[in-house]
Amino acid sequence: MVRKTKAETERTRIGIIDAARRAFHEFGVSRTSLEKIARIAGVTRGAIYWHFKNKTELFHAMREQALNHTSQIKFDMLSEDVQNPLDAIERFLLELIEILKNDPSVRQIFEIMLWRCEYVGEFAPVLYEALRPRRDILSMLKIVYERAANRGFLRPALDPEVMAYDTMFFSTGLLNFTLSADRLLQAQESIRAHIALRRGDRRANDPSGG
Amino acid sequence: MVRKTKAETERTRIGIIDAARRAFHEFGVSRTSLEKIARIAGVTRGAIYWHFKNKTELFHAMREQALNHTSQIKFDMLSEDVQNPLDAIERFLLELIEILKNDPSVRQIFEIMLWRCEYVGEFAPVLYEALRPRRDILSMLKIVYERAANRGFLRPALDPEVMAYDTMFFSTGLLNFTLSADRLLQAQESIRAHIALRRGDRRANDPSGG
DNA sequence: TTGCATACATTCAGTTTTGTATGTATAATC
DNA sequence: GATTATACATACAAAACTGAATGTATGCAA
Repeated sequence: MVRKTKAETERTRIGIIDAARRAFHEFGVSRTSLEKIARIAGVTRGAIYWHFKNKTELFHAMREQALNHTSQIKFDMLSEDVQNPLDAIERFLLELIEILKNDPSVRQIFEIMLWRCEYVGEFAPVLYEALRPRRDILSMLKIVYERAANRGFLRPALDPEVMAYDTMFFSTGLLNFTLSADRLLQAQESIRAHIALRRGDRRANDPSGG
Repeated sequence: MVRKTKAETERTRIGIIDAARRAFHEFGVSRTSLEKIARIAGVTRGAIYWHFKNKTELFHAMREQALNHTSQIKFDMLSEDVQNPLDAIERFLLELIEILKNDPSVRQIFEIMLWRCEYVGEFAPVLYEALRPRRDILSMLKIVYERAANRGFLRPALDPEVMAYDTMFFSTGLLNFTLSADRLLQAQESIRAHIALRRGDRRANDPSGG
């Protein structure tokens, strides 16, 4: 049974990526042999080497899945469909947590990237890539906080850039905590409080902007 | 040249731990063979197996070094030698950054724990241990913020427990950022702004409490 | 100063993993 | 309907790593 149709071939590829994710999550990236991934996927190493050059490329293919899922909500932060830019930030953070809650595979990939991968050797460049979302979020936060300040939604005497850093640190820590402790309610309460801390007088007690 | 004096033996042990730290940092924990550590330390694997049962125990020995350095400043946060508890929190965070700046070996160990170790198999319990400082910091922050609220240093309408979580998330993200981007000045400015955000009227513009 | 435990070095056997090379049935192409 | 490229499975060789077993010179205690 070889030489599948294109649809079957694609299913094999997806199956390998899926098996890799589960294996990486259970055994860690470096301790996961291609043989183990193959067994989980129900194929042999030959199939893996056909679809991917080596374990590193397979890892990258797996990572792209999570990126596709999360890149969209980042850019939603810049949209103008809420009056108060602070609400956009709040919504972004809440959606991030929501994704972790609803999509176990994305969550697994996040956990692999955080605690089951060693960023050395050929994986060293991956760390820079893994930190890219953080850089993106920071620059977007700067824009949105600036906008909030200009419109009087940000509490006076607060510097937009400094607030951007503070919220970026907050989101990193929140992500870590949520993944390790699985306290979704705590996360949501923390997000609302974090944003409320910097709301200006203009509509400090009127969160009906969303 | 075998059967050293006790002093020489101890130096050998320290040398092995030192070599392990450098090797773990450069090659990652799982890719570092005991043979490689031995070569860096200028001994053979025999010496390592004499002092440590296996790589895992050697890893734990290395980790204890960093713990000894950082555990003290945590408890300083509870001391009463500053009037304003918020200043104690600020000082704690600043000291944490200071340690990273001044002690390269501690910094290396932090980087190993964050990005060069896979917490699976016999290393899975290490993750729980690695998260212990975070739990400790959270419970201390709760106490100190509560104290600040009682004494009127915390901005009214801010819940001490929620603030504890916010600052814990902040410190996690700050640590990540400082280790990856090496922006010490940015870190210090962020810390001061983070604390200033929650100072009450009582001495909002009087940071001379330290 | 004899004897023993120490602090390693050296050697060995066994397993695991990787990349590649080769075999092969079949879908696609003409 | 013959040919060809595809999509794997199978087999092989080489390297790396580990744990344990053994060898050994010497500091130290009696």
